Amino acid sequence: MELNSLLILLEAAEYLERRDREAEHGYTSVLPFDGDFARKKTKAAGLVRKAPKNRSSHNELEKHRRAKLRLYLEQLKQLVPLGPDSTRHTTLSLLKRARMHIKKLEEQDRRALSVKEQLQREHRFLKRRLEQLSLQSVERVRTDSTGSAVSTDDSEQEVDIEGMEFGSGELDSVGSSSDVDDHYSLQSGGCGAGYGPPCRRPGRPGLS
DNA sequence: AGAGCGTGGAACTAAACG
DNA sequence: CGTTTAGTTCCACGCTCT
Repeated sequence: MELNSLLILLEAAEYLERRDREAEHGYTSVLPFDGDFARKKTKAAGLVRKAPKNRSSHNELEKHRRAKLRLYLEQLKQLVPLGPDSTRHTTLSLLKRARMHIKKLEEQDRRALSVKEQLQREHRFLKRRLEQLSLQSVERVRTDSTGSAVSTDDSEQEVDIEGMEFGSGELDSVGSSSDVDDHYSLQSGGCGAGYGPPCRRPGRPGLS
């Protein structure tokens, strides 16, 4: 419900701003909300509606309506983070803050989504890499057990997962197009991002 | 200056009616 | 089923209060 309320109030804020602008230019606002067309149609048809029977009931209804508006504004105030100057805020300033807050939340949402996709690509790539290394390891054990001499060269057996220095040939052997995408994302997105591989170009000794 | 209130009038809605 | 009617909602304006 919260986002919907904010959106409705955002509309209200835009309306108030528009009305202020128009007032500066010396003309009043058009009807802001739904039913414009129906109202014009009814008016064109010459239909005249009667006012409420008595004034007091109309006043009561209007009071109730304003009380509801105040309540919604109070609820909005709880939702929108107010700055240190929150001791004095007008309705208009509150609505403006709400609009800024909504835009900020939308931006945060976009960024979080982007990070999520990046992490998913990274996860897929690392998973495939792990499977690949496991297969290589099994293969090596098999050849070692059939052969007479067992290699004790630690540097060959060591798996540099931490460094993630993969040659381009290794990635090509993995296959699918999404693998390539994952690899690119790791190279571009991972650099300086606090995770992923270091920013070194694998398999290109000529470049420093 | 901004909020709140009373008020009039337009527009909307749903029920009653012919 | 189209029209009428009563009640409700929305908006603008002027006024008072803080």
